[in-house]
Amino acid sequence: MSGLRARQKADRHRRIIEAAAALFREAGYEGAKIEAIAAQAEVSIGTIYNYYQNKGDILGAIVSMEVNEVLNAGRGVVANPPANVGDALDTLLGIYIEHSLHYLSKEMWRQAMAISTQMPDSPFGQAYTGLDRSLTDQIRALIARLQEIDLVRQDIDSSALGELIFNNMNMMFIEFVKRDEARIPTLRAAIRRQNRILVAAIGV
Amino acid sequence: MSGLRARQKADRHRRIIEAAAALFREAGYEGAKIEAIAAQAEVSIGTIYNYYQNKGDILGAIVSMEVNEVLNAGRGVVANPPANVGDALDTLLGIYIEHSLHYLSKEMWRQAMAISTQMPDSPFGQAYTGLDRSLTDQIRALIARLQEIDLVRQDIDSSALGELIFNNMNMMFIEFVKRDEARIPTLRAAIRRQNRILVAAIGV
DNA sequence: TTCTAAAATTGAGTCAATTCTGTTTTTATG
DNA sequence: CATAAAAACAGAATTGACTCAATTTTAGAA
Repeated sequence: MSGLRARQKADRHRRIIEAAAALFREAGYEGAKIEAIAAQAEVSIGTIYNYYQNKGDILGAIVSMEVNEVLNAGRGVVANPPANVGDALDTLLGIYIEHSLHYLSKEMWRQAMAISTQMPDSPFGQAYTGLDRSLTDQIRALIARLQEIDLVRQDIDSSALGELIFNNMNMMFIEFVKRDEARIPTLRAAIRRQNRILVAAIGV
Repeated sequence: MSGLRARQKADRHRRIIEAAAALFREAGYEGAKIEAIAAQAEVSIGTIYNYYQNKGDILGAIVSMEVNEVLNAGRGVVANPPANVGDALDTLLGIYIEHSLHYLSKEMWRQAMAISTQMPDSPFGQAYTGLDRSLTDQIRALIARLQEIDLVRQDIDSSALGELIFNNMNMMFIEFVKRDEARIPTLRAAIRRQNRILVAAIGV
């Protein structure tokens, strides 16, 4: 039986995350004061810091949920990719990008990215690096899969290529969240244009 | 004649930057308190905020100097590139990377990058985006130059390719500054490995 | 049921960036 | 040279993230 203490703990975790997510959306990351999050979650300031090391870690928990959903959605594409290289890449990266603003606003992404480079050794910093790595690995897996079914040349270094594709997408995504007026279709088109060079180079 | 006011202004600018650069190096960005920078520069706290909107902008001024030096050094390579594509790229990107830790520590880079994504519309945020763009344009110029001398196929989209190469290098550089133990030669080798795929694809 | 150690909560206090409001210095004008 | 407007300066006050010592709650042994 899950003791009272464990249940209360889980409940408080949930309340803090929900309060923070709501306030981050409403007021932005900086605008959401810890005091307000505490009040809305009906805990004290001290308790929040008992659960999360700092404000960034709260945002980190939300980012992790979002990225894990995306990774999950990506698995289907890797298992069963479209029958040409360009479409396969576009489909997988498309899933990443289309999902990206589901729970997180651009401002929240900006903060999350900033924190992850600012404090790479904090719990969230490490988690974020891990998420990037998982996405890279998924792209690598797609390339390897395409090699298996002979859509990509066998002599291609799939590991290096996967990282190259991820890095380019990620950098484009960073620029995308930095500009509020940037739009998803434009971003996808730009990434496709760059990947076209690769697609031409690696097809059998 | 440059009035007294203008001269004092330039002098104070210089003193603030010098004090900040020294303290950032000694104590790190967070460790360098504004109060200490003000004391060392022999101005008041208020004056610092009269010259720079926030602490990040002071760091920004230092980063700009560094990147501008790098851009300058890069011009020579674009004007007179090595006679094969792989070496040409390696030489230009090598200059960027080897220069990168001249004035700035990894910790300063982390802070600078973080601020530029966190506040893309602040003076420094915009300047940083501009610097990234200048570097991208320089890589594009190199590709175009290589096309002129027939080392790169004419049908390659040099603009998209230049951006792709920059994005990949930049992302690798971000990961590099996030890990204190990462070394420059390893970074350069990883980038070369990725670019090899491209080099094979675009050569005549 | 009662008691005690461990775990968790609380919120007033600390610290440092940034803002704000008078004061001083510089410049331009008669 | 006197003076008023403009610009720059100073540092006390504000603000908000985070800490820590005191208090409360829970688990489980007697």
